[in-house]
Amino acid sequence: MSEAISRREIILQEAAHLFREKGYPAANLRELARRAGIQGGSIYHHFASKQEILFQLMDHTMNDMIERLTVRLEGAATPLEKLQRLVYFHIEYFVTGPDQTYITDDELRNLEPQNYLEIVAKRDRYQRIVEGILAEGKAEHGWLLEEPKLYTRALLKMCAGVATWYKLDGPLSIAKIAEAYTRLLCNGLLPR
Amino acid sequence: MSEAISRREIILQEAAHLFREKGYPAANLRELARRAGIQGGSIYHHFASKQEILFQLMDHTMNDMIERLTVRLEGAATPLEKLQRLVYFHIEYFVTGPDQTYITDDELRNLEPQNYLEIVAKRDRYQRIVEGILAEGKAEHGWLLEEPKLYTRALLKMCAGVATWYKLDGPLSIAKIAEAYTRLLCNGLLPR
DNA sequence: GTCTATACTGGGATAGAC
DNA sequence: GTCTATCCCAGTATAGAC
Repeated sequence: MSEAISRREIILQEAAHLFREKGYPAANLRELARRAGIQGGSIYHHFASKQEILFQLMDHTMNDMIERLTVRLEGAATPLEKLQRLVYFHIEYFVTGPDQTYITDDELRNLEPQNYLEIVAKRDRYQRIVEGILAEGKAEHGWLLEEPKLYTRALLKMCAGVATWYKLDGPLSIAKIAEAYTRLLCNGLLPR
Repeated sequence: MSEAISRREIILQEAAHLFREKGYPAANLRELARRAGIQGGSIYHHFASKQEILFQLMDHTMNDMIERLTVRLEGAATPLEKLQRLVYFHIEYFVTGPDQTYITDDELRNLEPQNYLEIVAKRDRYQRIVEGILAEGKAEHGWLLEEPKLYTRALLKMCAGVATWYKLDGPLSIAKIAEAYTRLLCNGLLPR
């Protein structure tokens, strides 16, 4: 009963896939309609414009990311444990994001001014959660960092970047990658 | 005398800037022509297509990157010194690439199949230089990594990512960022 | 809520004069 | 080597029937 998926959701789902494949500007609505099983014009019954689809997708995704990360971090006792969970979550989310989610830093420029501001505000909220973890590690356990912001960006970029090269049929599981990346972030390359 | 810049080079320069601003699919040739100081049709005297401009730009950039990195690494005595120079170079190149250079991983998908193969081959050559440094560090000084490839990607993503948020009028110099990132890569977050 | 048909525009590319 | 004029298609969006 609760499994009913509205056409609107189908469109969003397919849009997420299509935009990921081609990028927003290169994706076209006729193709999207085809994948959603309707005709081109019908899309406009559900959305006012292509831009609105992009915005809805990104907005949904940012809300989803913030919520899921928050849940994931619950019950983590130490900053280290939070860091481990964060790295795993962020890689996983970008590699195998749930349907109907879509976000790439690169598409931010394709948002119209008003939409841009909204999405960036939410992205900043997400980043502040990460900064908080690093700041906590510094305060409580003397983690080696001057500016949480700087390492936050490094961390998120390297994790999100996995999505650009990860192959689902490759030899590496997401867990393995997350483990290796966490080790790098914690201990660095040089032996102690 | 040797300072004569051909129209062709002007177009490439402006294309590099324009593509960086808008992305390849969203950039249009009339705007490019305007910036280069000519009319739309005139571009086709110098290039066969928009695609050729993208390819020339990326090809030039990959050659340039490989050459410059190689020069930069010359005379570095240890893997650690090479790593330091690499991190600095890679950040610097992506933030303030010389005119007439342009590369983003994200635009690779906009290359036609034949062009794609050529550029990816050169990108792989670049990556193999980096892998070599990490492998050397492991062999000679016991650096902590299983797969050089995995950390190579992490390293390059986090360095290239700086370009997406760096502000030229901000408080951080590229040197400062490179230093901080190198520290993170070498020692990690946890105190010894 | 979906269809078909079509209006409208932007933009890559070409032709031919100068 | 650059200009002007134009072709042509792709793609967003709209109108109106069912």
